[in-house]
Amino acid sequence: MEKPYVVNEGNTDGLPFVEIAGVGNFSVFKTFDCGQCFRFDPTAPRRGGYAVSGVALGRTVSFEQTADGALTVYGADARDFEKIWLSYLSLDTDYDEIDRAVTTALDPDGCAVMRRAAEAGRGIRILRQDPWEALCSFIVSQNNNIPRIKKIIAAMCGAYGEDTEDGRGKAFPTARALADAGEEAIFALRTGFRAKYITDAARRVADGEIDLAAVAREEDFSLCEAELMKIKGVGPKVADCALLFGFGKTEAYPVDVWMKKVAARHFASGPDPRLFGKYAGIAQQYLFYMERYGT
DNA sequence: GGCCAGGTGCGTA
DNA sequence: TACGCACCTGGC
Repeated sequence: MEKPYVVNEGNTDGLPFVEIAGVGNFSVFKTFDCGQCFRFDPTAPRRGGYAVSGVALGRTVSFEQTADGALTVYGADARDFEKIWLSYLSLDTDYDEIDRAVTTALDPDGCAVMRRAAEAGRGIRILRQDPWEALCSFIVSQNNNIPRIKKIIAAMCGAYGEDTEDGRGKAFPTARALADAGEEAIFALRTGFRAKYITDAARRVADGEIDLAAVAREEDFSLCEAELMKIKGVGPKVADCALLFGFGKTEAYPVDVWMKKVAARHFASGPDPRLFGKYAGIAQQYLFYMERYGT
């Protein structure tokens, strides 16, 4: 795999940017469209192509990609890219190798369904999001649709998030901030019946009753799940999404209605996620993307 | 106006 | 253990 590297950095209207070369098997569109994060929206690209802007890891940032695949990150210099965004975007991981593993995991000769899924989802990278943000966001996601999930999270950030460093946006609120706000205030953000779940999670995390950093370090995946599922409103789906998108646990395999459709339509039984091993979550994203967004 | 949305907790067999 | 159902809300 060719490692992404900075070819140019500069400044436009006081906004720093970096241009990156060597980014293959990466799609900004698919990565931010596949439902793994809720704080980015499409914006007008500065140089054509496709762009998203949002807040992650407490910073405002835009990712822009032209048709030839070239990536520009706005709101970052070369150092920020190497220290923060390279890892956040999982560009330090060899997805060509993962794709090969995923397409042959179920059948050494290659599984037709997995080949199709890997093709449909090609370019998706599992983001390395903040653990608390991922956990809280997927609690909000239950029995909910993406536009409203985004709306609720934006309201939470607006009300309880700190300003980002450049003052252009709001960071995701800390667990402490949400715990202190209290259930009534969280309910007032139109979170509905999830208000008590969010509050329960915030309180346990803020009090250190649940140590998210320890969960991230824990090697035994079922222990990670069990720990998160101590929180009211966190079942297997929410726990697996949080672990996959916020804790770097790529063996997590969240099963939702779409994955049930995939299983029913394309597999006589299973697929057994254990066969994908450490890459189950990436296989899941490919299958999900194929079923949810077609092709 | 009823149904649904990337689930979960709880009550009932 | 294994179902079935309610659940806040906004959009169609």
